Amino acid sequence: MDRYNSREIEPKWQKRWEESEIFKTDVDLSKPKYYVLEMFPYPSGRIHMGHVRNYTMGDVVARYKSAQGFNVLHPMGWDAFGMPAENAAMENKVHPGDWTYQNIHDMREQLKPLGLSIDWGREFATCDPEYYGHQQSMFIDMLEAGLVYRKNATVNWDPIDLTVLANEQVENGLGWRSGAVVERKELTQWFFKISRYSEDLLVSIDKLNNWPDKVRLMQKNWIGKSKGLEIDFELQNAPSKYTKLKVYTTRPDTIFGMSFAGISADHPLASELAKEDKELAEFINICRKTATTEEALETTEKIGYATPIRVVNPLDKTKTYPLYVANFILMGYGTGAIFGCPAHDQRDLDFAQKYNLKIIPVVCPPDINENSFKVEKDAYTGPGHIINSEFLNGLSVNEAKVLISKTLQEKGLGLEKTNYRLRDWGISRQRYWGCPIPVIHCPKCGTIPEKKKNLPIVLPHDVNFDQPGNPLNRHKDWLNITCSECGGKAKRETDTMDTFVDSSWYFARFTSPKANTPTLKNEIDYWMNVDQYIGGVEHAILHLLYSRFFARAMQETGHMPKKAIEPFDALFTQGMVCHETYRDQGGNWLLPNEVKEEKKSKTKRYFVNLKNNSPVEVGPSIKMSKSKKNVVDPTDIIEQFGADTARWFMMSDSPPERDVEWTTAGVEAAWRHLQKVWRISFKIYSEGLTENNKKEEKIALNGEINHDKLLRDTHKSIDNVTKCLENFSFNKAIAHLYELTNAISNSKAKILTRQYSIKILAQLMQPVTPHLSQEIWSLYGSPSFISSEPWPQPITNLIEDEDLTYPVQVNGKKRAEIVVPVDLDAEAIETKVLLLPQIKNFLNGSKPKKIIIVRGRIVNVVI
RNA sequence: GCCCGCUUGGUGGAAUUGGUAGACACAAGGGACUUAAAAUCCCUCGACCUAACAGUCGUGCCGGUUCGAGUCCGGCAGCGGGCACCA
Repeated sequence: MDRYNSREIEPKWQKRWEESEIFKTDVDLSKPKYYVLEMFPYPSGRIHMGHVRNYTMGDVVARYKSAQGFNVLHPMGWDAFGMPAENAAMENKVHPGDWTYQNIHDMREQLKPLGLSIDWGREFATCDPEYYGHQQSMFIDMLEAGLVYRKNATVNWDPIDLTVLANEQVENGLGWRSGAVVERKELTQWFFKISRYSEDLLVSIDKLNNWPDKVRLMQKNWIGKSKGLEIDFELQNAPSKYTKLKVYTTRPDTIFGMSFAGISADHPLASELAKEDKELAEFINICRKTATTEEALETTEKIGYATPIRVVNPLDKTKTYPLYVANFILMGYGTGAIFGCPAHDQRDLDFAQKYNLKIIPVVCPPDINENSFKVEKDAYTGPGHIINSEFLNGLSVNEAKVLISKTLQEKGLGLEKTNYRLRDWGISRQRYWGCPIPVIHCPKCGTIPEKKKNLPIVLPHDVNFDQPGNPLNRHKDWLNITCSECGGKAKRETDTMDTFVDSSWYFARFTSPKANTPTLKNEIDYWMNVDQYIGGVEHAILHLLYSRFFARAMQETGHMPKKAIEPFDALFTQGMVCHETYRDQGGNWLLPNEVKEEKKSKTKRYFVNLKNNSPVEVGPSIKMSKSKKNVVDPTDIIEQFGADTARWFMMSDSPPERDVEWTTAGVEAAWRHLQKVWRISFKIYSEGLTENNKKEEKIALNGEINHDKLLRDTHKSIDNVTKCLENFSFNKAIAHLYELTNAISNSKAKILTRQYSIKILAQLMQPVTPHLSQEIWSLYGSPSFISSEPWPQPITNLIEDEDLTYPVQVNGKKRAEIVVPVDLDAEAIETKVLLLPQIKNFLNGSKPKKIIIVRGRIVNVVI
């Protein structure tokens, strides 16, 4: 019984927890609630160490908060739609649904041995018709609220696979699967009107105080607000419809430095001109092609096509400028047209130099003579005073902005305008394995939403993937329907939704996963918001921004309480799990369990291939990935060491927001430590049983000091560990748990004190090592579940010491230490310090210039 | 290119936010126990100098503020992350 066998003990307790339903949660108004959520996984089929880290963190929080007396909601589900299922269908002839549900089953089986305190009763997958049916119903509500619309948009189109590709599926301009040259194609697509909330999404970021600054900044940049002016320019020599050109600028103060104007290749005026101008049409084509290829993006030269049109300066009609169609102007931003001021914009400068356009500096940097100021290679974008600009001369940049803006607006030539980089969210995917968009195309009634009573629109199961394209387009029975409005012949929409839609509201559905409506008022009112959300930083922008949008849209359509408009109160982004890499002499990657460490010196380590003893090159530790083979399977680790060891190791050493390096030595150390905790627990337990007077007497002779010290150490540990868990400093919490273990192990305190300390240790470890803690708890005769026990409270006067040790510095360097009673006043400390022999030595009889005493911290003698 | 972050022993990291740099752990070395191995326990462990006590240097580099700087300020370098021509 002196060895802890995780293989027996962990499943034993997991079974009891499940039978007792201790992790089942319901609304309980008598208790404060706490909703902890980890980003739900994609069911790839295997869990990986990243999952272990993510879900362990969440579980530590859940178990800790639960012990603190909160009613904790800690659910789990599956982000189950998406392309890998379709790829598997094409490769292995399995149905995407069968493949997905099999994977969910497999992953659940791998996840359960981790001993997570999850309410599995709330589990769902986003590909369950019950789930996506409600999503369809909300889509209809949002359509009616004007939050959904259709428009033409360009997509990456793979002409071989007949499918739309996401940007990341385009590699060097080629489709990642087919290798075909990707085309840009205009399709009518569905959009969510996220831009309705641009301003609110931006300003509300400031309220997200418990989000990482990094994520908040990324979201701000993504939304990309800019204030500027729309200016109307008169055109000369333009087609009759186009007498004016609307241009957007954030630098109206530089208008007198203008030397050309430019429009996007997608600008209507460009298309109009191209009708009569073959060369221009060709140029526009080139612009469209180069825009998608990656190498082009990196090296793209700014190119333009000079039109015969002249643009007139609105403030000085004698000045006119050439109008170019240029590849660096985006139709999707501002008005798709700019005026070019080469001296103060790098892009414009590059362009001007290529086409020999004038470079007129109009902002002179401070402390530089305006007559000698020239712009050559670098555009000047800093502050300064205005020059060469008629009535603006002498003003600062900001003053000039205000004046020019006022002047142009008074003349009716300008309009102040705020623009956002954030564009509406295109959700159409021409794919099978996603949530069908619940819309009907009827020749008579037009494009109309499906009736809610007909929901869910379920994906047909009898599809095959042996032809390219979306199988929904070929599924006649599913496609051809009668219009639910007029009863005539109609067709279903075959686009499905972006899978980011599925993950934009799952956190809300967890509050009432079985409800007949997307959410239930009582439940969602009680459980929202998510108090702690935990996941990877790779979702910093899209997923989190879309979820924030959805919370607003759901609130507007009555599915979300107003208080949950920002659904995630606190966000934590955890680092990745890394492992060093191994390659044989042929350069092939090797798995960690295909190599062995041969010898070790202080600085260098040597590995060989297990198969043939040939030397192996050790590479840097990078994120675990199958392609580099630097992966360790959690299931193997649990089998070998147990879940508690994996959990303990994951939480120790590295701060949770940083990457952690998985090492065999580290896991083994964790395992040894847990064995030690068990061994000490068992020893102290047995000692208690065999306790006899003699022994007790002998221990007592060692003095009350030890006894007191362990009690103090124990309560200091309670205090420290609690603070660390509150701050997400799991690695530091574990350091304190090591300290407490060592203190107990070395202590000669009375048996009752040590037993008391062991039980506290088990409780403090419980969030991380629930099985071991539970086993100790039960060994010590407690019939309860340790996870249901209240969190230990530190006794204040036990964590405060009676004496304080002050380091004593001379001129800022530590030279001595002095132990004094806590409440000793400064004067007395000073007297004592000056009597210290080390200090006397330094003073050499003279008087110190100054003595600085910082209460509870330090003494510094200045000589 | 622009924006953001990081840089502490052989290694992961700690340092109460301006107050003893290196907690806790890993690795390494030495010892005890053992016929032996495993397991366990004990000791050493930033560099230099020293028999030892002591001392000197030390938080990427250079400079500054301060009684006192890993922490604040200015400059530089290296590494990592985000964005993609957003006018």
